[in-house]
Amino acid sequence: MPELPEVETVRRGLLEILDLPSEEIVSVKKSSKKLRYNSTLAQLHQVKSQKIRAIHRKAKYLLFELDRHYLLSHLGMTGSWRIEQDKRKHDHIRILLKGGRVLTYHDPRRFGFFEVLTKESLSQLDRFKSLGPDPVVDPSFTGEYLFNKTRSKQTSIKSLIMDQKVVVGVGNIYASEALYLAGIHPEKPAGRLTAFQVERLAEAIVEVLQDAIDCGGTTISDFKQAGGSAGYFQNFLLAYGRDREPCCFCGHRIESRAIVGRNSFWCPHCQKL
DNA sequence: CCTAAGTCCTGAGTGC
DNA sequence: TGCACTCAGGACTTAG
Repeated sequence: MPELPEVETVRRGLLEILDLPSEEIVSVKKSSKKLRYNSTLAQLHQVKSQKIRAIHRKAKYLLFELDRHYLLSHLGMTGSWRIEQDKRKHDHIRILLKGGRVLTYHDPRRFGFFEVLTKESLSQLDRFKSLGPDPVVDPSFTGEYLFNKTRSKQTSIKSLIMDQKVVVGVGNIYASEALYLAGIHPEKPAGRLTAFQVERLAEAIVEVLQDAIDCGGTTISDFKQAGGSAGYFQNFLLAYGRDREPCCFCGHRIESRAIVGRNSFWCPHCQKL
């Protein structure tokens, strides 16, 4: 489930639980199952006795800043970080902390990953080079910026705003929500939107992501905050998951269909193609 | 049998 | 023919 608000929620939860900047790593252990990418045991060994100085979020990535390294974590579809004493099935990374607590990465589908990076390698990381602006952090994410990105694009606007090279943090849930708020059909070819429509969309993206952060994220099936509680933005979703329910603006029934492989929800009256 | 919060890779198609 | 680029679809995986 982790889109930008969920990753930010995990980050804030960890900041509350952990004693930064003096939380010391005793050792890092991994399960035998492979994540999407894998650090070697030697790399994991390198971070031993370093302290966790800060936790950053870059797009949907979590970045633990240590004394001499970074730990880069992506949550994939089902990843989560908890302070967890008991071992559970699908726990893949266990960071033992001085004092006995265990920072644990749990991920049933294993689409996420966990990597040890040197501080020097971070700036040259290909994964970060092509990322677009962050709607809740970067003032450069504006309607004008997004409008320029849509020009001469044939692809659907939903697909475009889920492209992390264009704008980071928007996944399948918040894409439907933002398009619904902006009154734009998800299949509308991006290049055919007006500047006014794209302005509304950029505003809707910022609003929906910020509101979801304020709610501690969206819990659909198994997302949990670092402290173990569920988010509650799912109670405020207006389009996603509301197939055949009445539109809260006009009362027409919400439609749903897969667009570019992902299920999408929209009001056929408010969001014309 | 179907579906699911995200990337990454491949291959088809287009235009220069 | 070939190169650069855009775009769609599949693969990865487990649980319900």
